[in-house]
Amino acid sequence: MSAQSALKTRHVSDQGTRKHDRILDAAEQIFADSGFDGAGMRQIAEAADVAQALIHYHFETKEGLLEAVVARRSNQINGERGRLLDALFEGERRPQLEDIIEALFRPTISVGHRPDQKRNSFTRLLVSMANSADKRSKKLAGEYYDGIALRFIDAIEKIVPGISRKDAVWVYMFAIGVGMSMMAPTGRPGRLSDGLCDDGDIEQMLSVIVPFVCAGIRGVVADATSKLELQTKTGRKNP
Amino acid sequence: MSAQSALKTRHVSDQGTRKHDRILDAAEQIFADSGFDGAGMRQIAEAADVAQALIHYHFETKEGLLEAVVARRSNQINGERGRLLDALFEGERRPQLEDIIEALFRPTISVGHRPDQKRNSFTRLLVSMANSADKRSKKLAGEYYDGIALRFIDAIEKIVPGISRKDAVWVYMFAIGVGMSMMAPTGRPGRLSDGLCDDGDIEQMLSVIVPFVCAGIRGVVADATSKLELQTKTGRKNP
DNA sequence: GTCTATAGTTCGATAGAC
DNA sequence: GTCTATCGAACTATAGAC
Repeated sequence: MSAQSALKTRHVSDQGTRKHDRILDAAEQIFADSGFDGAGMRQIAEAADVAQALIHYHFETKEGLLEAVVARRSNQINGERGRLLDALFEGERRPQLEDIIEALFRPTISVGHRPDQKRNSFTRLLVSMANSADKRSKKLAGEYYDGIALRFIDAIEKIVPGISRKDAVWVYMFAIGVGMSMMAPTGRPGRLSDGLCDDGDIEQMLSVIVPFVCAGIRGVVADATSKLELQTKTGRKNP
Repeated sequence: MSAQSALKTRHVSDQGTRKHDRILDAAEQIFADSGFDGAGMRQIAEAADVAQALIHYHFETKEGLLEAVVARRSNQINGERGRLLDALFEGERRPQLEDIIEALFRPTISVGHRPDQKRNSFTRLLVSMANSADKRSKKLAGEYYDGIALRFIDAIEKIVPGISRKDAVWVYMFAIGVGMSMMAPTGRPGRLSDGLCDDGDIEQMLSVIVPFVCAGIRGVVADATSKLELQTKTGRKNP
């Protein structure tokens, strides 16, 4: 784009694209703070310092704006996740479960991270959408996250000996649930621990979350195996 | 209150209380479906079959209505959680970690459960509020859930040998995070597993979640212990 | 691409009768 | 306690000039 702005006559989209992106930035933050329904187009326009009508020119509707916000970061994040996963499996050594869980969580918090915030806005937006039951959130979750989710489920199935497909899906869901508790900077851990826990410190959280999730996964397998053995011994088919 | 309705002349609040509760029921469901900002007072009034003004008479503002909705069920749920926790510790035998985690989760899904729904409305409302960063949700979470949370953290600390206070708080937060993934009936597990997993089947979910969380907790302790030993051996104070 | 101005709707809340 | 009627503000979206 600096090549284009070198031609003085064509000032195509230097100013223009900046406004387009300013809108996305403002929307990301305000959607994250207030949720979809709580956010106002006027408010977003003011934060982006553009006319309200310009948002509709670029994104048509409020819903279109949300989708653009989600698409932009999701593609960054899930691209990075995919690359990390590929890298883990391309060597001759089998990756550890810990590496896979780390690859699951880290890109979400590192992509677009600004050190002046506890958490990037998009992370907070993701959390507020993730557990929503409305159709809008469901559609976006399916569209942008199901693909990569299946890749991680496959990876878990491949790396964890004896895990069933069903349990692999369950533990993936639980891992995401744990991740959510990390990504929403509610301040609650600090409050409940009299300051011992700091949910602004991502590295501290990751160093506890990864062992928790990995042990949880292995524990589910151990539990299923022991139940299966018990079943076989007693000869019952269904407990 | 049945003592009062026995006096025939005072018909204080039999019809009246029914409308009051119809409003709470309708609000609970609509808040759960649409979130606070997505829900409309008109919509709630219509669902409860009362005039919109009556809601303001009973609860003043929309925010007051939300608080009343939360207060009603939270007191039921956390009362039941407290009783289960007490019962576990009053015998001479020490409870298992599994019992504590079960006491943590089950009341939330069983209180107010109607068999015709996948999940009761309040559970869904809780999920949508739990990870919200807005002040309203923070205030309610602190007011109605911090007390019982501390009791569960204490219980974990007492039952799990070698766990630090800090880790006890972290794993409590993670457990809640996992619980959220169970309580929001998004349909995603079914989609990702081609129907193997059914997030409408609470018992199936609980039978995987409890081992996951308990193993996760024990894994965090094992990890912390091994790091501590490594530290002591190499003589470093901070890694 | 970007703006101003505004149409048309819906919102939360209140006044006042019964 | 419960209703009808309505106020004023905020909302999303669009028309049309530049």
